[in-house]
Amino acid sequence: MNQAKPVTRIQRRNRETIREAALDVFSQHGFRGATLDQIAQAAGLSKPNLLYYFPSKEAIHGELLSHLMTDWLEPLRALDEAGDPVEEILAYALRKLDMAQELPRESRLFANEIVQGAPRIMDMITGELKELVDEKAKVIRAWSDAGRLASVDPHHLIFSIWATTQHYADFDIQVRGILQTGNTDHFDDARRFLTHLYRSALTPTR
Amino acid sequence: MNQAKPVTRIQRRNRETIREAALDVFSQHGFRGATLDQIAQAAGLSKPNLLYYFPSKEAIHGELLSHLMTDWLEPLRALDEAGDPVEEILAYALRKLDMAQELPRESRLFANEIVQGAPRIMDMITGELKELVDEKAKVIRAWSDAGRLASVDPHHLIFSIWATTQHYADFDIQVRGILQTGNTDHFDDARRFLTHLYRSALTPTR
DNA sequence: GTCTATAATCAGATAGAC
DNA sequence: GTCTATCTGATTATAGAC
Repeated sequence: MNQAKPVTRIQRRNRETIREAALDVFSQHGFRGATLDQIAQAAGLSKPNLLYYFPSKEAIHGELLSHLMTDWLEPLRALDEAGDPVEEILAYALRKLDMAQELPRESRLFANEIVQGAPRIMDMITGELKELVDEKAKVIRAWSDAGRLASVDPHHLIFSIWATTQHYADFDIQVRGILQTGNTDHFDDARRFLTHLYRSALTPTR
Repeated sequence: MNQAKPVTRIQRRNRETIREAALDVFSQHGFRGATLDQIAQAAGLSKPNLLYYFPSKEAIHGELLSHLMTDWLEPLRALDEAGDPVEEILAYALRKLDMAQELPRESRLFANEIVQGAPRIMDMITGELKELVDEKAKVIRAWSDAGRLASVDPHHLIFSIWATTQHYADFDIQVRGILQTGNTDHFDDARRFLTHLYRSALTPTR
């Protein structure tokens, strides 16, 4: 069995090294803009060796995308019908902001894919993602109907949370260029701003 | 003089045809993903003829980007210190949303560039754009200090307006995939949502 | 001004030695 | 498992006829 599938430590480590390098390169240049030469160099391997571990450029990219999805949807999945409406949505937004700060490459990998028409993940969007969003939209609408949340369009609320949080990863270079902050201080300001924005808009008025 | 620079009607028309075609292709595939073949076909010209009007692929792309900037900053320039604070910012956000609806290709061209690290427009961001944003941020801060606007971080307010509006152009494929609306009905819902969001967050409480 | 043909380069993938 | 060398196709750009 070990002979048939000799998944050694070295193999695991090399595949992981390649994934790391590929995430760097794909997230910065997009699928078409990335080259195997760049990925090989970032991984410290030769180009043919890359293709010993993965059958093709597309295979590396595809693996990154599918691995991404699980983590990516987790915060929305965590939105709890039993919790306090305003606090649940606020926690969701701040969790997404944390992810933009901690996993900016993953966000950009996704953004590159969507901006260019989602050629490789359209199924996931109209399937798994839509299903989850529609389910949570119902929860939000029920909260509004019960007067526990201001009346807002649930889908557009979710879109706005995605937009405002992922912006700090996807448009990071622009944010830094304008704020001129070398490090990541501005995430604290972003947290404060988004907290105010969504608390104001979501707290029921009566 | 006409001999030296014979900018005929045909020349103008062809250059414009090429810009149109290039905007289609670049905005959908990014700089690296776009090919001259695609642009030539979209323009109904041969590839060498394309390069008769523009010296290189990069020249076409560069012209699109620089043309874009003027229009792109106009709405923020229009933010009027003399107007009503909440209404001015609301009008700005809705104007940006209109642009996302009417000029989605321009938005995606810009998004592609920024997500990939703004290799060709970093100067503009740290220069012209930062200058304008800082200027308007001062106006917004003054409004807050005068108690005519809720106290918010002006820069992050502007970022959030960019994010929430451009999202409908840049992530259009995802928005449609989730809402399953064939046409553009959802922009009316977006307008209502953003109006509520920013009116709630910006109206001073006392 | 526009085209066909082609040069020059780059990038994904494979062959085969070690 | 890893490498050097190489194949193949795609892509930017140019040459030169018309």
